[in-house]
Amino acid sequence: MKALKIPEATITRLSIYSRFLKRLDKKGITTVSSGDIAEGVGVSPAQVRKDLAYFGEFGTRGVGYNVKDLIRYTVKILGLSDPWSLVMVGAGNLGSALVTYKEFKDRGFSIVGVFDNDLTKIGKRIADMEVLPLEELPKVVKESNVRIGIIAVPSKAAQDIADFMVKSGLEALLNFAPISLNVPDEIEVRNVDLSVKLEILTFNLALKEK
Amino acid sequence: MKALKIPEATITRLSIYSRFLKRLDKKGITTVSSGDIAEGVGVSPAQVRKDLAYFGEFGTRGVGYNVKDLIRYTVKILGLSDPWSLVMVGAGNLGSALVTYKEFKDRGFSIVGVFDNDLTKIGKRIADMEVLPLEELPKVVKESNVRIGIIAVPSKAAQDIADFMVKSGLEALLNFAPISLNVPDEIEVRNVDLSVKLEILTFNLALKEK
DNA sequence: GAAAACTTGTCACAGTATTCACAAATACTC
DNA sequence: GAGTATTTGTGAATACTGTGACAAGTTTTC
Repeated sequence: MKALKIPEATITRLSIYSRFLKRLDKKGITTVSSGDIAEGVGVSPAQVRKDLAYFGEFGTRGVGYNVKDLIRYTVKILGLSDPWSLVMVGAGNLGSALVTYKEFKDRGFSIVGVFDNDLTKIGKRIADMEVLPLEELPKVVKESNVRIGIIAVPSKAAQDIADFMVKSGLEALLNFAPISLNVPDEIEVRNVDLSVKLEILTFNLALKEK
Repeated sequence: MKALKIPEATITRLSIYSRFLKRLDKKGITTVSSGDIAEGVGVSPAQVRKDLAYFGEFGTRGVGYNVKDLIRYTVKILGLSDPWSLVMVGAGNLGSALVTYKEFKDRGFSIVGVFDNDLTKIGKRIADMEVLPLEELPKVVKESNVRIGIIAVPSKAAQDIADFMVKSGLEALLNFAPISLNVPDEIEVRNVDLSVKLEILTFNLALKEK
């Protein structure tokens, strides 16, 4: 793996390629070209090749890529060769839905604890797990070697929760609250903003009116 | 509004600025500088000014921006001055969570129908609404003048559902299924991929190991 | 009311990301 | 086995995005 700085857009696409390839594999397809991938995920063939080229030469000229091999490579690159344990903070509708979200499981993510500080939610059962009080978080993080936490709490609580999660030993946060979190530099944070894409649609529809 | 091509990243940030400003307004703050916004959402001040500059001159030199005015402008730009009616297809965990997602409501989105073709889900109640069979979709789209639909069904079903939604008269789709949809050019589609950001985190954590 | 302190809007520049185009390698055809 | 058709990997060209720097305008200070 080269020391080059990899564009985040490349990682994003790699994740998408990887899952597309798994679907091809499930269909029994063994070989694929950059053009096939490109068409399947909606980018250009050159883009696919360039993205892969950051990490090595995985194809054969005149032939294409071996699907199973390329899955292995993309999974390895994305750090998904071994399964990850996650914790979920927030046992509301969104948190609950994410805990049972099958795609996470398919990609090797396993949620090992659900936490909330709302007394009405603590003790509730979600997918075979009991919702625990937030105070239990540090213990679970330590015991299960959890490095990544998901935040699915209301915006107002998100910053405090994030602070506590960092203090609990988590190294990376996936934040579903629509606010920008303040965390130490060494903590990785990515936001999933459920409204943004919707507002891109309304922007475009409004533009069409003209 | 100029005829210039606006980067989608600008629209994305505009949506984020707009919601950040609403929080400032709620706190009673009346004036804000590009630097304040920048700090609040995690971008550079020049970026904020440039993004706004695509659409006009909203600030006062030496002073900054009036919060209420800027909210109005951003909301207008994003096409959110009037409320939007949406339909949700997919009444599983994710679909149900999104139907009750408060942030959508806050931004003027109102879900007027939830549909599914799974008999075990039809008839179920979600947020005061009865889950309807998919066949009812065209009627609701027409009667409520719905232009945007949300897809929260399993990947396997997503393409067929999307086809049906287009045929039902919808003009824009927000797709939560992790696959790339094939739709006519005139239909706007945006994907919300819940796994991608998680895999960016694992990529970065895996990189740190080195 | 002149000077100092801010802050926007914008143009030029720097930096990134994407596309193009083609040599290199492989497979298929007859 | 020579010729044709594929398809990758990649350097160069292009397009796009973000940053820096500063003039222009506003407010505050003394």
